[in-house]
Amino acid sequence: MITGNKGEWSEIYALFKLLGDKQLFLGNKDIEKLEGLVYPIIKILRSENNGNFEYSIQDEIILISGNEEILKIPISEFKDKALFLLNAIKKNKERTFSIPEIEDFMQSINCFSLKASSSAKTDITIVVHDQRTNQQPTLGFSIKSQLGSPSTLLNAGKTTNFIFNIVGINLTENEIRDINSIASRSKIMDRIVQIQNKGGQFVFVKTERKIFSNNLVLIDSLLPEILSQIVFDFYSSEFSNLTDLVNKTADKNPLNFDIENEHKFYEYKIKRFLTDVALGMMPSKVWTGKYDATGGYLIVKENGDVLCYHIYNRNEFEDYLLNNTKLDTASSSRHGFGEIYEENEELYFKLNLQIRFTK
DNA sequence: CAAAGAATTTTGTACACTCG
DNA sequence: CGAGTGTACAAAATTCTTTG
Repeated sequence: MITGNKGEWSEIYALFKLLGDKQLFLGNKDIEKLEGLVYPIIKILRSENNGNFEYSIQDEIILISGNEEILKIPISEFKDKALFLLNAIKKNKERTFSIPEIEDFMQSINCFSLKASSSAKTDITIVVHDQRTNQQPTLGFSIKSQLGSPSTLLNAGKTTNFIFNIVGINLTENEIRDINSIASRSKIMDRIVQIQNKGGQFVFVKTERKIFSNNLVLIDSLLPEILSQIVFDFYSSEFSNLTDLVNKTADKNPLNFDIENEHKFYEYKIKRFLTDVALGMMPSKVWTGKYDATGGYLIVKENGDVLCYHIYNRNEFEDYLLNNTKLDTASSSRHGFGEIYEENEELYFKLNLQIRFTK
């Protein structure tokens, strides 16, 4: 019995759907088809735990090779199964579930597991034909499904805490305890307001972990500062979308860039950051700047369309990332942030960065 | 003492509950 | 309903333990 969650089933769905469509559509910043630009698919590569398999498209037939024999399956079969699978995924309510009706077909085309083997980072690799350049690039993708709940782009952890120094006031033990025990709906926000009301100001010191901050500096030497501004704004304003937060920060221009000629410093740097996160940067691992084999995302939309974003089309990819992400508040108890604490006679406060896709 | 395997901890993801 | 929050489950990483 093969079981998986919506995201995992979506990977198989994407494979079927793409083979059925025979072409790959590009997405724009609003997750709609970018008209007038499609890539005909030449073949799709998928690694299973018992080897790699190739699905190449020849007219109305899919040729499956990998082990000794070569299988031929009509395209229409993939179309049918894709449709069935989409409905099955959509109507399911369980956390993990199986779809027995589709298992025989999966076996017959050499799909034995849902997740492509864990050693391979790419979920799926596609060779397309690019009419503009007359080349046949091989593109790796990881698959993001909108059939389940929105996933995170950057996960929270102790690693993604930003440490602020509270200056301008000295709070008594009692005051600290009172503020830390604020337990309202938006407790982090309310604690910040309280501190500010008493005259405290927040000055960014550093990120909690050195590796994260060095990774950021590698991308852009001012990123820790810029992100600290954005994180602080998130916790002290009603904005959460990255676009809004970046615009707000750009207006305030806390780093005093020369904005006379309207250079979009903040937007550019944040896009860089998002791209690196999307393509392999992890807060807890030393980042070399080398993108992993997945050069982009395939998005499985609610209506079943599959759109692609790839570093190969950098501008669309960046716009998509900036326009479809927001900050959100992770569990403060789990990651240890949002409380005033004292160290060397000084007061500090941690805020956490987590980035999630909007839906 | 190194390699392999087992156990434990950490990190990543999905989702359900709650409250305005 | 949607944002905020905690938590369940899963995978990965790390540490500990055993064995040849």
